[in-house]
Amino acid sequence: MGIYEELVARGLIAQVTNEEEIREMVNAGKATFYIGFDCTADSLTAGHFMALTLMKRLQMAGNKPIALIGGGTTMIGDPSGRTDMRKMLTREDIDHNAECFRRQMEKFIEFGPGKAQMVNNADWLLDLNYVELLREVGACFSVNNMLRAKCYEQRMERGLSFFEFNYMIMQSYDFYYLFQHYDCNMQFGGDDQWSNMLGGTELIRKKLGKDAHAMTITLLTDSHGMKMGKTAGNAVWLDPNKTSPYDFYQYWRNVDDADVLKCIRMLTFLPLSEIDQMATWEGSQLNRAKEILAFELTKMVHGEEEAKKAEASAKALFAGTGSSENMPATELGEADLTYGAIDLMSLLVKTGLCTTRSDARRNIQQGGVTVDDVKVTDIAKSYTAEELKAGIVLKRGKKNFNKVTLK
RNA sequence: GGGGGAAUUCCCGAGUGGCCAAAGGGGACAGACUGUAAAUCUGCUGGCAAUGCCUUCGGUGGUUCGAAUCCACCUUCCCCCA
Repeated sequence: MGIYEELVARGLIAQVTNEEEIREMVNAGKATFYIGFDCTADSLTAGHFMALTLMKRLQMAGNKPIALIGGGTTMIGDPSGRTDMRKMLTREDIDHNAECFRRQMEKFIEFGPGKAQMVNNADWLLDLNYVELLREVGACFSVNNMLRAKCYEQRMERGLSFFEFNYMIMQSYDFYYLFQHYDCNMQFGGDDQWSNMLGGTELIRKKLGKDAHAMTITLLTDSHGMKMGKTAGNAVWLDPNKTSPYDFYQYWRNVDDADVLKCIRMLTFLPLSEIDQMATWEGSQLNRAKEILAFELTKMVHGEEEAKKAEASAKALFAGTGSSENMPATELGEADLTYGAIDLMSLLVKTGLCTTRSDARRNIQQGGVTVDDVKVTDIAKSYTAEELKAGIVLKRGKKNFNKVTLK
């Protein structure tokens, strides 16, 4: 089985420009491909993670990846699939984010001579001359066609500024540029990027009379059709300071039954034969599959040690086996106490288990708070220094824990 | 350039002088049921030193005993005409 067949079997491929040619090229390790990452935040997300694994898979098959950091395109912002305009970022923010991206990617993909390359489109996009650009590539774009592009569909109703409309041209120009200067013959991207990517292959054909390829990755959606990698509208970050390894682990541990196998197939590097075996599991057996998924992904992103810790904490908390030493903890000082004690609501807020005292009150009143495995419904309950010295385990709801100790 | 409309809490969206911390829905959170799942049902959803007080209906001023609601100006967005 070639790498292409494997990608198909894993359900990773959504659309391709020319299946025959791409299969041959990729299987032979002859592709030099790029994936663009716009640096709109200071950390990569679980969504980017899939693109990174894809890069790695193709790299392992002998193909050459180029990670394109969108220092230039981020100045504009991709309107694809969005209902409103992105916030405009400053040059400084973008540079900072690009640097964060670079560091995270390096942990994951091997860069260096003969290996993967990293480029930043700020290097060529920011110095473009408007009139020259219009003459050079603007003439190759049909506004009629662009308006028909799927990626602008949602914006045709709400309004699309000319500024954002140009994003497609910038992305196309990237491909055109990389094709010429880096021998890049293929572009990868999320399926929502398809029209932008075709813009690139079209441009290359028109300007250079050559064929370039494009291939999109299936968007990872859950069984309700929602994009995965988000909790309550917040991204699941790869930066451990923004999403702790434990939370990262929990995110995958808690996916829907219906989504586990899909996630394992698409995101992990486990052999397909092993995955097919898991596909026969049913009901509560799937919990095992979820553990595997969570462990594998945490291992890839945060390392084996962190993954083991996250797994051990989860087991300690949910199955009652193992120790509690790796659970999220908070250490209080004397200054946190008043008259040698602290009330439960304050503890919940200080540990971050609740956002405000009102929130803490609601949780206590609704029976969602447990201290050392005993449900507490008295909102006035407080704890003395003596009790805290030994350490107490706070729990909000079923899945949120924190161990409190006093220094 | 001319004319018309809109901005409400996490999101959608009602509210057009006091009964408004603001209907309804979604989402989130908690409880029951479970398998750390889904579905379902229940509760809950601005904050606080809490039968009260404070902040919030795009922004700034104003009218009024009292403003999300009325007036003026500003900002942003949408629609129609050019």
